[in-house]
Amino acid sequence: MRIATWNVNSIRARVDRVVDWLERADIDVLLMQETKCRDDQFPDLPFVGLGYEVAHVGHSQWNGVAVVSRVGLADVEIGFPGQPGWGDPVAAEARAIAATCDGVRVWSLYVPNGRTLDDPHLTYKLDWLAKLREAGAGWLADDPDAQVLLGGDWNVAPRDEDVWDMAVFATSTHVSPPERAAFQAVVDAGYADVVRPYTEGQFTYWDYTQLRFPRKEGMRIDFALTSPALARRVTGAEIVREERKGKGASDHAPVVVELD
DNA sequence: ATGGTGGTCACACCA
Repeated sequence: MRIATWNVNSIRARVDRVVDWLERADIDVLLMQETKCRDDQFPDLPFVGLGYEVAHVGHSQWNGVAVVSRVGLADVEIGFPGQPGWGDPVAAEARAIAATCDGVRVWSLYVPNGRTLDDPHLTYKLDWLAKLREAGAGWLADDPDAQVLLGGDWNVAPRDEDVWDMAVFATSTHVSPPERAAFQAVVDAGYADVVRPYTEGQFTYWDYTQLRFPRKEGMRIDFALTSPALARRVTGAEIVREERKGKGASDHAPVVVELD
């Protein structure tokens, strides 16, 4: 089974590219982030036409996450238990959706960006990750053999080598100690980054500005973390840099996990 | 040397 996660940065602007890649790359389950549309605007038909079932949550032009699967899609869950909200009035944003696909509990996650180090949005981000860790620890406490995949755009670069130049990020989000600690806490709860061992030195995201992609100035911020039982099934992984190329590309590349 | 969205046709917001 092949599971992928991809921040598509608007599914309506990108649907042709996404379904074309799904078919070429032989993907069974795709987790998408930043669909940037409401549920009634999501383009189901191209996916259904290829034999995929679709689960999506989107409340506005912001955020939006989806799971599409051709190996079953059951027990869809919008948001994780304890997921913090944002806004006035405070409400859960469309940043987490889960489904069970061929026995694997997959979560498509879009972690808040944080914006700047002194912004309330950073506090929201840290709280969001802390609550995700708490929920994730709970799933493993309930069932140590659970097959869980936490995939998505984490908006954290856990290591210095996950950005092209640490000096540029001296006062930025994504690399700060609290953000890295919040990410590591999820790992310590039992969720391993199964992609990094197969993709050393690679990035998953390149800003549209400043010719970042041709200059190879990217970041590794998209991750698939798996529970211990699922980690034992992983036979490979890749970051598909090709999909960042050309006109009409998302600023993120897809990340693929291969399971036996 | 950015791109997507919405509301309006010039800009604000988010990334």
